[in-house]
Amino acid sequence: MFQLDLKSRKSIYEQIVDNVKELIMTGILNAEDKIPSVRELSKTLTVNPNTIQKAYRELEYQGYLYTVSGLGTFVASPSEVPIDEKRIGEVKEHLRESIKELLYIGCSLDRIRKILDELIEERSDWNDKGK
Amino acid sequence: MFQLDLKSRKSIYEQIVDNVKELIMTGILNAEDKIPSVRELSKTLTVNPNTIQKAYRELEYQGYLYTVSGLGTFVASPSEVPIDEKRIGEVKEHLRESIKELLYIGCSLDRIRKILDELIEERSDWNDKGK
Amino acid sequence: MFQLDLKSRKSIYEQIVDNVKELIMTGILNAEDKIPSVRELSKTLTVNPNTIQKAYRELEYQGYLYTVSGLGTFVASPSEVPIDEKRIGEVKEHLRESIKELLYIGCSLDRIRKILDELIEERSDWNDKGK
Amino acid sequence: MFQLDLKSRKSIYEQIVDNVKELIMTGILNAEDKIPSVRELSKTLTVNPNTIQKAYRELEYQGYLYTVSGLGTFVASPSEVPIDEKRIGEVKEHLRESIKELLYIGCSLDRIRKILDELIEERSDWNDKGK
DNA sequence: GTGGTCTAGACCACT
DNA sequence: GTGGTCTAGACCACA
Repeated sequence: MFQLDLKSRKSIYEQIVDNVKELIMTGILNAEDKIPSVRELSKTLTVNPNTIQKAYRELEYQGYLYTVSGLGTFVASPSEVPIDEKRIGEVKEHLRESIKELLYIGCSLDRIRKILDELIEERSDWNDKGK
Repeated sequence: MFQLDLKSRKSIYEQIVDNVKELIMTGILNAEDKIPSVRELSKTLTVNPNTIQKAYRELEYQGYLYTVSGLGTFVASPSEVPIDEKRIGEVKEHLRESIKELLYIGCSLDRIRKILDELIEERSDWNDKGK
Repeated sequence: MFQLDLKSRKSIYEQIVDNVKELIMTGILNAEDKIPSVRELSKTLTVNPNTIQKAYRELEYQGYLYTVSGLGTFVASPSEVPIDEKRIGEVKEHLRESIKELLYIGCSLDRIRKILDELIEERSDWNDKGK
Repeated sequence: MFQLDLKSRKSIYEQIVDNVKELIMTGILNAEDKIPSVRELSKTLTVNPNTIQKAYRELEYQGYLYTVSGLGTFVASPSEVPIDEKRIGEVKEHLRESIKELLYIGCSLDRIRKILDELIEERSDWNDKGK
């Protein structure tokens, strides 16, 4: 499914969250798919079940998964729920941090603008082609 | 000089590092400027001196500051901080991820554009005031 | 007969219990009506028979159903299920807590009134259709 | 601070969440107050620190607390953040459950309406008197 | 001292 | 089998 980087400063559960999110957003995992059970993934990644569960819980909170106790954990359908303004605020905060980071590194505001335009461009291309 | 946000998940020392970097990048602090002593800043921010010291050490290590024993801590010349293209690539990747996530949550591209413009605007306001 | 919501945190057997209770309370199922056999309901809901059986057992225990070996399971007479004033008090306390929480989150009393009206409306629609 | 009921079906961490929420909503704990550290509360309640942390985390997610790593956990100011629609949806679900419960018990819709009116009345009295 | 993460291993209810 | 909760005890970074 994916691999962990033990050297990373990211915590293990955070890596799992990001990886699963990635698999869902890229369409490798689809709505209603069953994902590996806590114990199963725990074995394949040789990570403690509690750590896996923590990651799954976080993903559930963020709306990517849902759980049926006794049956397993499944991929949720995207935004069947009204847009989550709180979550948007959180992601916006991430973006703000990254932009600050670019400034620290020494990027000019113009260069940052260019980078952001590029990224937006990427997605609109993607949308035009993909859908 | 700047303010800390205790509610942020960022650690205090990290916030100090980022804020000082920002003051330097935006030209509010210039090469050879003397910055407040550990004790002084510790008082104005009501933060443990050890925390300030840790931040200064980190800034020194990253090449933004230098210390002259008995005289104080000073801002280094910017030339000593070359632009790190690799790091830019990494941050760009973060930005890409966040944008992907906003799309997945259900934000339209237009709304994302608006959010990014807002964030850029924040920074240029800052710069205008600062200079 | 009714539908299950797998995404709910309620366990499946609990949902079945609640749904059957509801069908009885709203008069869709009447005293002495025969309800589907464990196997039958198991198929229509695509749920493990053990789960259905557990739900039926619980309903029997609470006095809503009774079983005649070899014939099937039937709805009990409502008189056998006296109103539990103590329980009403408990649920009222839950409602009070939830309302308090909505106020704390920042809902106006008017908005809360609207929400409650909506919920009541849901039930009376249900009853009108059912009877 | 409060006591746990080990006989309750509610899990320990859930009881802690509810109790702390109650202390905040009734104004016994006020914004910016420091609450007992994880280890401290762990000792006074003779409960594992992990369990306390889980409760605090949940409260943070719901917006009642915020955390400064290395300093402690504090009571957040109410709704300095835009109204959390997701959370409202969750509480609404609780209300829906309670209303269903009343139906199961045998309350008529009219009686339920009366109960809800009573509860709303309580709060508007409270608001008139209190503020 | 504070919170944050992780492990190992146990018990429970539900499917 | 599944997830959910809890304990005991360890290590880390930060203040």
